[in-house]
Amino acid sequence: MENTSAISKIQDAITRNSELFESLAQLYKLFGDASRVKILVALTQSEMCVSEISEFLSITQSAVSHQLRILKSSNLVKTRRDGKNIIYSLTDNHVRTIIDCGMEHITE
Amino acid sequence: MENTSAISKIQDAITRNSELFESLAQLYKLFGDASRVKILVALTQSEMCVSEISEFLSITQSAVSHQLRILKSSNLVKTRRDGKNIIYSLTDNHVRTIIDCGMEHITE
DNA sequence: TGAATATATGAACAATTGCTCATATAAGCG
DNA sequence: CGCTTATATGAGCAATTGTTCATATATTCA
Repeated sequence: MENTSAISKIQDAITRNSELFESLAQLYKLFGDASRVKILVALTQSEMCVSEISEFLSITQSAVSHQLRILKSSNLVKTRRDGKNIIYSLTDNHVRTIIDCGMEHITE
Repeated sequence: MENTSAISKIQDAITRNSELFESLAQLYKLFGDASRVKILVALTQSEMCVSEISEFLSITQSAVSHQLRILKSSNLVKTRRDGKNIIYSLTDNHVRTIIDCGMEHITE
């Protein structure tokens, strides 16, 4: 029986290339900051514009913008414009899944 | 119907406390470094002593030890002694799950 | 068009991080 | 017991990071 789980893909790759781990680490690094994780969690509830996120989480608008830029350039969030506002939302459901995974560990 | 998923727990908590997000970020931070992620992935294959990890991943013994200390104090890995060797292994299956989650995202 | 609002961005700075190098601790073995 | 092997750890350092403050850009609306 062939094993095609993601974990076995890693195990194959472990001896071959190191780039994969860089990417993996890079991904987790995005969740490894309280501000960013809060933003991501907020966006699991609903799309939000920058000022909403900023108020909701009590983080400076500037700090939020800086973090959103990182999240966007990493393709974790996407944007659309609505008048004066830029509405941010999660790019896909992976973010939810990953946060869920982490929460399972924390709230064990 | 009551929603008891981990994600909804977060959504409840989001307005209440901030500590949860610190813990969550702290957890992800552990996976957010290539050396540590490599070590963790290696340990999903089998338990290993320090020098094995060091050779296998081509990371200095000292660097490995430093990282293992972090992983151990965060309860992601545990140890037992076997003669001169200290054998490291994953504390539980959460690590596998979390890595798997991340890999799903990377290898989409 | 000009004022107001929303967002982005650059520079600067403090804090954190992960490594290396040197050395300490600890177990096995002759 | 001394020597060797395995692991841990502290100091120091360079690199990265996240914030703040000031300011730039962009859109709406009177």
